[in-house]
Order: sequence, then structure tokens, then C-alpha cells
Amino acid sequence: MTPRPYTHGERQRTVDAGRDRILQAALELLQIDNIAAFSLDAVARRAGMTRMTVYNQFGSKAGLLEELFDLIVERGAFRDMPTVFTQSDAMAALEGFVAILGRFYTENRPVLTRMRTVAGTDPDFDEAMRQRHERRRHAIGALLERLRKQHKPVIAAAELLNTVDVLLGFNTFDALAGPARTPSDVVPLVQQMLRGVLGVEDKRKRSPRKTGRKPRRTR
Amino acid sequence: MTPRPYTHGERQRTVDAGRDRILQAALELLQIDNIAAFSLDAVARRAGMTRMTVYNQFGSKAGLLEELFDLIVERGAFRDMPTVFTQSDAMAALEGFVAILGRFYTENRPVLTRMRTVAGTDPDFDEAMRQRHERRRHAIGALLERLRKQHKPVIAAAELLNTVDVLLGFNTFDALAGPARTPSDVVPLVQQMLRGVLGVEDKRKRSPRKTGRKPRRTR
DNA sequence: TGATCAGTTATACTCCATGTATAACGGCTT
DNA sequence: AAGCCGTTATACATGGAGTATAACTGATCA
Repeated sequence: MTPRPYTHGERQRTVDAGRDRILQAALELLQIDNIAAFSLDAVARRAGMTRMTVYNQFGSKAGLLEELFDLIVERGAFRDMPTVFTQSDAMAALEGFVAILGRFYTENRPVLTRMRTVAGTDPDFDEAMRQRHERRRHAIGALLERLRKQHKPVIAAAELLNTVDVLLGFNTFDALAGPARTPSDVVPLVQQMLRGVLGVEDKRKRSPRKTGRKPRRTR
Repeated sequence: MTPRPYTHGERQRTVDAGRDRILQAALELLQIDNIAAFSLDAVARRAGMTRMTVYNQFGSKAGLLEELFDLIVERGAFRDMPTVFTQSDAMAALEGFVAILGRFYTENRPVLTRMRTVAGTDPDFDEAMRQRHERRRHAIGALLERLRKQHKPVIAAAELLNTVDVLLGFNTFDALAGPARTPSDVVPLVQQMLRGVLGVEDKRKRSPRKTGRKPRRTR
């Protein structure tokens, strides 16, 4: 009995350093090698550890990838979230959010691509990812709430959250960017699509283009 | 020398029947088992053949899946394509195309899901799929051409084809539908998003929507 | 200082899947 | 009757995930 937690001190620090080295190695492997070659063995070797240590620390490949996801979320583009969210203009906040997502997807494109395919074969990991995506969904929900009544969306309210969530998902950015561009390059496009769905006019160059029909109709 | 092709007759027919049985078995495995359990061994056993025969006929797992894709394209919802395309109203044709895609995705959802994940790990298969998707892209291009000048799309012309192509891809339908609905259920939604992108007004019930303001004062 | 504990390592498995090689088999074909 | 060709049986190689176990090692604590 009397479990000695070793919760402080040198010991704990070296263990944590080991975890970090493993996560870092996994990240690098995914960023650099991109293609296959991502096995727990390769990760462990690159981290200067044994495969067994990876299992000790993360339990499984899925476990490692879950923590890896949390890591990139913490230290990536999302740091700017508070700034963007506290803008008074709701639409500006939403578009800023799109820009943040674009950067996040760009920074971690190989990682996210791999996670997407792993999720396709590992139900546990798929579920874990789904839960993590709930945070994005909530953020979108909050922003849409602020927009309510300001605009007349093209999509029915019941579907709006779902639709925007899909529109802002990694898949959309990744597919739009294709092999030649980055998700960040595609941010203006997504913003346009978003405005289309939300029924918001483009504030900038309100493209004079023929001026359609007399807007002063007042009805 | 003198290669005797055996190109006609009973022999060829039994071989073809074998191929068909294998393809059919693969299809069933993907539709039914959905989850893992899709190995060449399982396919061969279900077809009453040996794994070696699968390799003889298709060369690899990727080869089998490629032919499987061609099969579902041939005998699925795309049969209605000519009817839809020959409509005089270009927008109606495009929306009909969306409906066809919805049915195709619904009928083959498990298959396409699996193919998507295989493409994530097998570069050859990924390339093969990419080429096959060119056909959809061409079809969309043709339809957009007919729409040109009739509408003022929200998206720049240079990006329009790409954008619509992404919007009509399997990923979009699949994500919009989620676990509770089918891609077909989601067709009206995609059509709405499409109209939003194309800058087309909804022809149908120009949504009186609660009549928000000014309900004729009847009160 | 010395015992102890926890995490790491070495080693050896199991299981499963893809893919390759080879020789025997058997039936349609000429 | 002879031959061709796809199928089958069998064996093997490769590689990854995951489990089990005992030895090791260094920080911790009494």
C-alpha cells in the first residue's frame, strides 16, 4: 500500500520529458514523412525510446494520436481565439474564426490527414475525434447565436449549425485547397461560401456589376 | 508461341463469373459488415474462391476496389444521367444532378467510406480515385457552362468549378448527413448551398417565412 | 546509505493482413 | 489426345499492432 506517487521531483520531470519527446517525434514523422512510415516503432526510434515505452505512456496508437491532437490544438493557431471572439461585430468574429481554422488546418495538414484516415479504420479513435470536434461546433453555435436576426440565412435554422459546421470542417478546406494550395489560401473562398449560406452581403467591394434592380424599393 | 486466347466460349464465361462473384462478395462485405473485416481473405472465402484467385484477377486490393468502383458507377444511380442532363433548364439539370449524386452516395455509402480510407493509405488507389472523379468534374463543368451569364455567382469564376466540385463531393454529403440520415436526405440542403454559391434565387415557395415584419397588420 | 518503487528496456511472443512464389490440378479448347 | 490457362494448395516473407515478462536503472525516501 502507501502508494508513493512520485508526483513531484526529478523523476516526474524526466518521464514527462519522455512523453514530450515521443509526441514531438510523432509530430515530426507525420509532418515530414507524410506518407506511410508512421508506425509506433518508427516513432519510438525517432524519440530514442522503445516501442514498449510508447505503450506504457499512451496505451495504443489511437491514444498517442489523441494526445497529439490535443497538443496541436493547444499550441497552434487557436491562441488567437479570444481576440477574434471578443470582436463586437459578429460577422467579423465568424470570419476571423474561419481564418484561424485555415491556419490551424494549414499548420497541421499532414497530421490531420493522417488522423482522418486512422479514424476511418479505428472506431475508438473516430469517436474520440468526434467528441473533440464538438468544441468547434459549440464555438460556431455561439457565433451563429450572435448573428441571429441580423441576417436571413439561406439554410433553415434547424440545419444551419450543422451546415456551417460541415462547411468549416477540415475536409472542406482540404478539398478546396487541393494539392497545389494550402487551406489558408482558401480562407476567402470559404468566407464567401459562408456568406452565401448565411445570406450576408459582401461588405467590401460591393461589386457594382450592373447594380441589379433599384435597391430603394423600400417595399 | 501462338497464344491461344480462349477469348470466347465456356471457359471465358466461367472465369468472368468468378470475377463477378468476387466483386459481388466484396460489395456485400462492405455493405453488411461495414466495419473492419474487409480483407482479401474474407472476400475470397465469401466468393467461394481462394485468395490467390483474387490476386490473379485483380492484382491487388487496390485493383479490386478500382473495379468495384467502376461497377457501382455503371449499375447505379447514374443511369438517369441522360434524362437529367437533357433538360432545357440548366439549373434544373444541375439540381437533378445533385439528386443523382445523393442517391449514388446513399446506395454506396459504406463502399465509398471504405474507399476513402483506403485512398488515405494507398497512394496508387488514391490516384486512381482522383482520375475517376474527373468525370464528375467534367459533368459539373458542362452544367456550369450552360449556366454562365444567367446568374451572378458569389464565387469568382476561376474558383467556381473547383468550389462546386467540392460541394458535390461525397465528403460533403456524408458529413452533412451524419450518422442519423442518408446523403439522399440531405439533397435539398446541398441544393440550397449550391444556390447560395451560384447566386440563384429559390424558385419555389419564395419563403414567406413567418412573415416576420409587416404581417399585413391584420391584427 | 540502502531498500524500494516506477518507468524503461530487452526479448519473445501472438495475431492479422498484404503480397509473392511455385508446383500440382482440372477442365475447356483445339 | 494434347495442351493451355486459370484455379488451388502450400509455403514463405514482410510489417505492423498489441501483450507478457523479467531484468534494469535511477530517483526517492526512510
